[in-house]
Amino acid sequence: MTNNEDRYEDIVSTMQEAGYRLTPQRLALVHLLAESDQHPTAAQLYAELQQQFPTTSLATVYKTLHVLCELGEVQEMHLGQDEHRYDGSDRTTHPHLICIQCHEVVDAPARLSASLVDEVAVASGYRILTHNVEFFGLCPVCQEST
Amino acid sequence: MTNNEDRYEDIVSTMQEAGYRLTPQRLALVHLLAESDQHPTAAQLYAELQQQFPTTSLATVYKTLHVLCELGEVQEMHLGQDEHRYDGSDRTTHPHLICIQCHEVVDAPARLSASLVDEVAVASGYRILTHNVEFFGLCPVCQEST
DNA sequence: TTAAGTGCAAAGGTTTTGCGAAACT
DNA sequence: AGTTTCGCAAAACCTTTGCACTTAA
Repeated sequence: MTNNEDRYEDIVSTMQEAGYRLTPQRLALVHLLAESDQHPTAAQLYAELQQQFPTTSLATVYKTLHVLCELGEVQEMHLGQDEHRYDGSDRTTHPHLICIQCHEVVDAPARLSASLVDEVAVASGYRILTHNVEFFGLCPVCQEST
Repeated sequence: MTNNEDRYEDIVSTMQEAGYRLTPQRLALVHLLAESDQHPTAAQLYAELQQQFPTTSLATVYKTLHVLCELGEVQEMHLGQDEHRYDGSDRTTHPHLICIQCHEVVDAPARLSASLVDEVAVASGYRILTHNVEFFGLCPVCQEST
């Protein structure tokens, strides 16, 4: 498991190699994504960025996020209408746990077995490139407060 | 596996028992959902409904879909920004296969093992209520045309 | 009869686009 | 120096809401 510093460097390298400019705004955004395991929304990232760059805009945040998604460095998660979150903590496909009460999102300690993916591919005729697993439930904190 | 006619009756019964009125618009929408395994969008459902009810509105479609989701008879899928689809073909949780080129969505011939779900629950402390599995790739048709 | 549902139109909220100004390489 | 990128504002888009009319039970 790579640490956050390495993750930051990885993403920056990828951007550079792909010919994208390393502007301060982008570097700050990448830092936020690599550092946090909070799976933030675009609005949350924007709010944090504003502390360093008071004049930055949501448009810039979205543009950079799209670049990172294209490069495969960030996953865009669609948890519902107006609940899009971005996961830059780990390049590899990994399941998420989502609390239906507080909307916390954390990485799940599991992987889908390769054999299951193969089975589905063979049975369906699809060429499977990636997958997405989400577990919905109550986080430990919200279970208490029920 | 229940057939489409049974599925239609099931959903209608659930609505009735829950005290919802069985209007012609609702029955027609339920019919579309039960009959098709196409995982349609709200707009697609609206377009089909208009053939029978030229004055119907998207608002009515959304309202009915929300009722059905609350009752657990329909699953709302969030595949991306402005790519929400509705699955009324099967009450039980089941994975989906999504073609990244033509955006076709079909049910995947597999289930997540209960033991995997249990493992995640124990390891995380979450009380898991449901889950969502999506495989992304190329459908047989789109593989040909590449 | 009457409370729930329909449908129109307008509002709401997130994401995208256009374009002149700024800045990275 | 030349493009990419920024950031503002406006547009676009889907979804939701308000409200008077209609209708299922």
